[in-house]
Parts: sequence; C-alpha cells; structure tokens
Amino acid sequence: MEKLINYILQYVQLDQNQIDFLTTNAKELYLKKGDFFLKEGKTAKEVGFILNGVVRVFHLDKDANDTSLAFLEENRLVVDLASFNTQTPSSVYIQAVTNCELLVLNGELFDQTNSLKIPWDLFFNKIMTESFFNKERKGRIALTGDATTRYLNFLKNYPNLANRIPLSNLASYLGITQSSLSRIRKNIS
Amino acid sequence: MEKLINYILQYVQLDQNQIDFLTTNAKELYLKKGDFFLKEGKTAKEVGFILNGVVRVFHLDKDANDTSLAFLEENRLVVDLASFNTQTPSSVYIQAVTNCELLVLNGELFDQTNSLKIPWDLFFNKIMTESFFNKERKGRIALTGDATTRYLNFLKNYPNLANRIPLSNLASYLGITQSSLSRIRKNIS
DNA sequence: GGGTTTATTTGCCAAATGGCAAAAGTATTT
DNA sequence: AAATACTTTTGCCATTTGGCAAATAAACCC
Repeated sequence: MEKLINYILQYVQLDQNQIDFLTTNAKELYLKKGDFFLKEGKTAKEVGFILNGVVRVFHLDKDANDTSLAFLEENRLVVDLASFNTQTPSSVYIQAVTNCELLVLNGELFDQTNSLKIPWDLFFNKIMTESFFNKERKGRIALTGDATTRYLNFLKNYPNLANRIPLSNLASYLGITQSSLSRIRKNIS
Repeated sequence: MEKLINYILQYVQLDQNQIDFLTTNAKELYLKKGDFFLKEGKTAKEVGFILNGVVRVFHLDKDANDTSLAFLEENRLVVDLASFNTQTPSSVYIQAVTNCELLVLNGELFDQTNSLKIPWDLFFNKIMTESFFNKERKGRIALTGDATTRYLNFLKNYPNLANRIPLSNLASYLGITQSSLSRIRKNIS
C-alpha cells in the first residue's frame, strides 16, 4: 500500500486523512498469467496499480492481428485513461503477462463526492501530461531505424522488461515477426 | 481572427471582453516555405495558429537523420507543448512546408496575470487530453502492417495533406525512404 | 518423471525495402 | 525563355524482413 501512496504523492499532496481513506478503499487483486484486466468493448471502471508482475496493453485489428501497445511493470498504473475518463468502451485489451498482484481503486472513489477528498483531477492531469510529453519526445522514435535499432532501443529504455515478456509480444511491439526478432537476438549475441 | 476564436471556443467559453482581449493581442506572422517557427534547443515562447499553409514538426538525430513527427494544416495550433509548458528547450524543429499565414499569441498572454482573464490552463489541458487520446488510439497503429498499409492509412486519415508536403517528408514520417514511397505510389495507381 | 502444451529457434525461399546514382519532371529565378 | 535548383521517378543490386513449417527448447500439468 505504501508503494501506491508514494506513487500518488509524486503527483499530488495528501494528508493523513486522505491516505487513510485510500488505504481503506484499495483492494488487492491477483491476476494469473493470461487473465484480463480489461477487454475491448468494456468500459474501464477501475484503476490498478502494479505491486508485482507485468501487464500488456494490446490491440486486435479486424484480422485478429495482435499489436502490443505498451508493457507495464511494478509501480505503474494500469488503466485505459481514454476509456476511464470518458466512460466509453475501451479499444484495447489489458492482460497479465505474468502472475500479477495489483491494488485496485474502484471508479466510485473518483466520483464527484470523493474528488472533494482527493484531488483526482490534478492527479490525472499530471499523469496525462507526463505521459503525453514522453510520447511526444520518444513516441515516434519507434519508427526510426531498422528492426535491430528498435530492439536495442527497447533494451536501453526498458532493460528489465525484455526477459519478462514473450518474444511474440515484444515482436508485435517492435513491428516485426517473432522469427525476425529471434534472428536479431542471435546476431547481437 | 474569427477562426482562432472559434477554435478556442471548442474548448473553453469566452465572453466578448475576452474575445476582444485576444483579438487585440494576436499578431499575424507570415512564414515563407522553409522558415522556422521553432528550432531545437530554443524554448517555445509563443503559440501559433495556422490560417493558411502547412507546417512540419521534425527531429534530427545525431547523424542528421530527419524524422517527421507531425504535419499541421489550417485551423490547428502550432506549438511544442512540452517546451512551452515547462519552458525548457525544445527537442524538435517546426518549419513551414509551404508559405504560411499564422496568428501568434505571445507567451506573455499566458502568464499568471492573463490567466485570470483567459482560462488557459483548462484550454491546454483539454488540448493535451484530446491529443493524448488520439495518440493512445491511433498512435501505435503506425507500426502496423507494411509500408503500403501505412501509406494508405495516412491517406485515409489526412486526405488533403499528401499532395501538400514533399515526398521526402512523408517518407520519413512513414519510416521508409523516398524511393520506396515513390514506388508504392506507382504500384497503387 | 513423463507427457503435453507453449515458446523459441532455424532453414528455406519469396517479397519488401534500402542505397546509390542517374534520368526525368517541376518549380523558381533572372 | 533559359538557366538553375529542387523534387520525384527509375534501374540495379544488396540487405532486410516475412511466411511457412519443422526442429528444438522450455514451461506446465497430472
């Protein structure tokens, strides 16, 4: 629980009452490898925080091609902000890549009444701003260079992640096939 | 001027006083093809609005490889939000692709005193939120499929833009060489 | 542990893309 | 209109990546 509080404190201030309030209302959630936190078409009703494990955000197109959009590990929020904020159906899947231990804050904690207690608007604004700037700066770098460059780039940005997620998922994130990624790995070593 | 006001009104409400205030303080700026609105290393001091023309946002890596990050046309804001909001040096170039006619709002209009007059915080939050969600939804689609798919996708999303920007710029946006893009065009027709 | 499933590597060849340079086409200037 | 500069197309060939299927390795289940 402390981890989640510290995470939130990076963005907004909380007094002891507010911390107690969150501690009382957060629930633990265990996801087994393969379990879904959110499915396309469903509206995001809650916000998760990863205590342990890795989750993947991905998209399926009409031909069932699987594109990985993001990987999230410990001390990160898990939520489709677009769906959660606008309460519209999500266009992505969020799935546990490994067994996961999450803390979950129910959507009701974010409603008008509770926003008086916790400055959620400010919190999400900061999260979104930070995330927006990251994308601005690094986002399009994904298309730069050949597959090997993109892979090395990924290793540099997320050094611990590559050996926690299946090759196929990483390949779809990098925009190549898993065979190609396998060969790239081989060439590098 | 009316165009800019209407654009802002999409996001926040303004009364006649506020509209007059903006009208008085906005300045016209003409950029010739090739002129820069912002250069890497400079801090964004103003916000532009395109009345006419196309601008390109791009990045140069250490080997001077040019990667197009975005193209903007009429009725869009021109600003490196990351640099402008945090008043830190920009990591991108913003350059006129065609002759451009802009309205420019100086940074001073956004300072504390003037924020009392105009709800800039809310305005930028909405812009950023909208932009963030667009990236979430469509951003990574860029890496989906082969170069032809990405080109067709671009044509669908920005039907008028393709014939207003040089082939080389579009190619760098799509992550391919201009020769390849030229061949792709040929094959399609 | 043995069997089953899933993930990864590899071989083979086809297809896509890059690199380079020259040619053809357009736009711009004088 | 001619000269110049810039953009786009094309040819040639090397390299990268994809597609498919089989082999190997690793993880999972009973």
